[in-house]
Amino acid sequence: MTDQREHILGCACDLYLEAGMEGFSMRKLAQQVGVTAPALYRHFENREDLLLQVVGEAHNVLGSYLYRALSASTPRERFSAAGEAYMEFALEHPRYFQIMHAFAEHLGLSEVPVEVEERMGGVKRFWDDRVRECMESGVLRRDDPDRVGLTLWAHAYGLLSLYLRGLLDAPESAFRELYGDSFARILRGLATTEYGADLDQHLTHSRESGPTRISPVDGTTP
Amino acid sequence: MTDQREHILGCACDLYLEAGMEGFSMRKLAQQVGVTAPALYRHFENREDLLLQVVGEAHNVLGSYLYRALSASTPRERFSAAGEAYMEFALEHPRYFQIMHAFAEHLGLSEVPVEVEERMGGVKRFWDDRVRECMESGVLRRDDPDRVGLTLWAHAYGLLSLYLRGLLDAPESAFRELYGDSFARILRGLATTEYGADLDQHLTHSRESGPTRISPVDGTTP
DNA sequence: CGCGGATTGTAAACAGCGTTAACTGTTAGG
DNA sequence: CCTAACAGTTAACGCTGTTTACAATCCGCG
Repeated sequence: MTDQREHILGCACDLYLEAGMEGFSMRKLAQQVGVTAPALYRHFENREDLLLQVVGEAHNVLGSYLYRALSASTPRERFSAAGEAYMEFALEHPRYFQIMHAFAEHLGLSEVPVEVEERMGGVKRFWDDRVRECMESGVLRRDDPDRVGLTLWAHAYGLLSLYLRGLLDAPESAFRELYGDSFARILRGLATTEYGADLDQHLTHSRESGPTRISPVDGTTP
Repeated sequence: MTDQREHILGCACDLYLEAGMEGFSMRKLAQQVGVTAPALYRHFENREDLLLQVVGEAHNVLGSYLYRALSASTPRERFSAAGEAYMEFALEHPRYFQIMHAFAEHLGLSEVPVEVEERMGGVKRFWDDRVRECMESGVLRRDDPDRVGLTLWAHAYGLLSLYLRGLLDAPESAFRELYGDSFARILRGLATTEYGADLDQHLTHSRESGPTRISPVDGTTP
């Protein structure tokens, strides 16, 4: 039934992973599958639809990486493991990382389809959960987990993106260290203590007008 | 002489800005210029070369935004202004932001050309300068400006990227606030004071010893 | 002035692309 | 047994980047 469909999808992933977006064409894919190009349209609406399924597969692989992080025993370790899992995924499957974060038009779409948006929402929620439990266990300051999660996600994504693009002329081992360091710096804070106090005021002030929780000074220790 | 060349380049920027990468073709560009497609090859080696020049123009525009930040009078204000300028550029010229941060293969290249890498290096150096003077004037903790600059750049780039991709379902005004907030959070630090102290040790330690992990020490405070 | 050479355009063509239309063979069901 | 669905084919359309061969214009030099 959908056996051939899955076979095609598998070949599509392979072809994309080895040839990239540039070398991906319906004709080449068909050849790899062992049919002619128009046959693909019996199983997929068009190229865009097909690539979207590949994005879905990329999300599945990322999911398997993140899921492993849950086996750590403390919130703090799960938090670390999640950060490392995200990095590991990006370094081991750069093409998947790339395609799932690609701008919509890269895939020939005008808008990000709901399916992808929802999957991304899942990644975000995973982060938020790690953040939340770290706040509850006194590792992270009490704050809006959603916003803090976003800050962390953006940082991780940005760093990995810059590295994969070859803009950081560091070997992988050096980057791995740099990634951890950068995370630690963010957690600890970059400002001096005096300036940090200023920022504290700013952040708590802006929180009062918004729909989010108020962060106390320090009520973390159990 | 190179008059026509510049005219073509101008049209190329216009065409890209209104049609995007998807709607950009040599034939359309030629039509807009008022010649036939092969004529373009008298002035540019190929499509890739031409798009690279567009990337160059994008860098020029970003440069003009960043440069304005230098007119602020204190390091701290210049730092803020730089962060805002980067955001302003991304929000006002999302296509330029996109193309200058695009993965190489997006443009049909196998590697990031030196020219682009150097331009990116310029952006990075601008950031580093802002960071350095903030360290010297006691706004930021004394640390490796290069690394701190990277952390901040990655965060800003990541956040803007996620927003422009439509993954943050916030209107622009909300995003602007979110962007500033996220910056403030990073500067102040996300960890509790106790955990922050741990990270302090980790960071100063790692400066002397080898590769590290995200979470340095066990012994979680429940 | 006239003549070569460089410069800048043209039309025609090639290979490849996504996609569609029309057609063929195979298979399952009433 | 005939029909309908299914899964493949070939041929074609209009698009793409790019190359080739050819024509026109302009500029400096003898």
